[in-house]
Amino acid sequence: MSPRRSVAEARQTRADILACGMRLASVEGLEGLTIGRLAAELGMSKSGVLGHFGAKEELQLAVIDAAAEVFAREVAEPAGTAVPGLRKLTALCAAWVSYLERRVFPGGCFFTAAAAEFDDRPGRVRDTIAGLVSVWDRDLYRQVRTATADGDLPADTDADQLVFEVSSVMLGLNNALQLRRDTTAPARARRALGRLLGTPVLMVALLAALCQARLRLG
Amino acid sequence: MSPRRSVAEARQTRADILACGMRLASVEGLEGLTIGRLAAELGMSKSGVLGHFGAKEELQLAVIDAAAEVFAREVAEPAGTAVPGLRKLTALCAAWVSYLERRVFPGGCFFTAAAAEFDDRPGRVRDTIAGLVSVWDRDLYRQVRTATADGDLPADTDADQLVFEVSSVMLGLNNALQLRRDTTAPARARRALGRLLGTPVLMVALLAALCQARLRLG
DNA sequence: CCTACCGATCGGTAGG
DNA sequence: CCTACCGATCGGTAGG
Repeated sequence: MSPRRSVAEARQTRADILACGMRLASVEGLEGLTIGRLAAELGMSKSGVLGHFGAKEELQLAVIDAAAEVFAREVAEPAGTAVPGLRKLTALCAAWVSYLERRVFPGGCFFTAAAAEFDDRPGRVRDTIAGLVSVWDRDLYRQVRTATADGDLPADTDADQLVFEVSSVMLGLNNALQLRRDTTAPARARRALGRLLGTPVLMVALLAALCQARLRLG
Repeated sequence: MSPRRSVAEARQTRADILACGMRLASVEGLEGLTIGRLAAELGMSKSGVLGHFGAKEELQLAVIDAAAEVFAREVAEPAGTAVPGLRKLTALCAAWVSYLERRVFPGGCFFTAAAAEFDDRPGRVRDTIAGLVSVWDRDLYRQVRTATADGDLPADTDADQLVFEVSSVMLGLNNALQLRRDTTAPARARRALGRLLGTPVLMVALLAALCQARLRLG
């Protein structure tokens, strides 16, 4: 309420702005995330919001960072305990499907939307999104290579090809959920992934259920 | 130059606006397609542009319609001569990959971008996009069913599943081309599609090349 | 973190 | 199809 606040209070305000910003941006886009709308939703003044970031682009980058932390918590972390290789690859895919199915962001996958919006606009926003996506792709790639070395995937597996196909399924799932509101899509995605990874569909579904349960409990 | 123009001139102006609007919207999005920017690019006044449509939403719908005609010309028409069933399905996929590879729209697939932008915003724009996508999906579905009845696809083929996976590959290809500027992606997409349709990769690539040649000639 | 501004641009209208 | 407007909103700044 007062102009002078403690460091802890300011940090909390910043976290509130980012939480609201992620929700807004996932629905309206990173450009549609305007300072005025954010301020109205938070009951703050525009300059109060902007003061935490200095400029809109910095706000956008901070929101992207916050969304990346959410994605890491929802996908990488649940799969973090799995053994590297096919097990971890399968766990990552299951957690990813679950993240999309549960609509962690109201507008669907934050990064798919952000990538589609900024893939034609050079700049720091585009570079940051592309960088994050490539880090996640590289992690998938590593697991595929390990699984191949372990003999859990065919020896002639083209790792880049498999990563491309797995990513495509995730994009297809997000699209079907968001545009067509197709609730059968998660099952289709699991089936497609099960075939790509040579894993029985039931195992993928089971792993997804386990991930959800773990998130609910812990 | 003058306020009074013939009907033919007015129609040409409208076509010019739509052509420019498709380019702009594929890069900046359907919301970033502003009347002022369009007017500046065309050397017209804002009210001169708006007069052809009445309101921004009508302009957006007209641009979507124009883009749908382009898509039909680029994908459905080249595959129009193929025999229904697996042949036509393969031809549709090949033309679709070619349409993405040639970057018919500077911002990548017009409808993937539009769907990602509007999938959370209820209204006529969203409904129109979803309707067009579902028409194209239904065409794919029909070809899969025919191919299955012909014995060109396994008898237990789940048509909805196959359409989901084919669409996913297209989304993956668009994403790889636009965000990662990955020029190897069309080959990966053809390979994935070849496996999904049980068609040798070379045949898909060949059909794509034929489609391109036909477009250049005719 | 606020009030009080700024110039620019938005979609749209009036009138010719 | 133009000029000349309108109120609303944009990102951002000054000053406290």
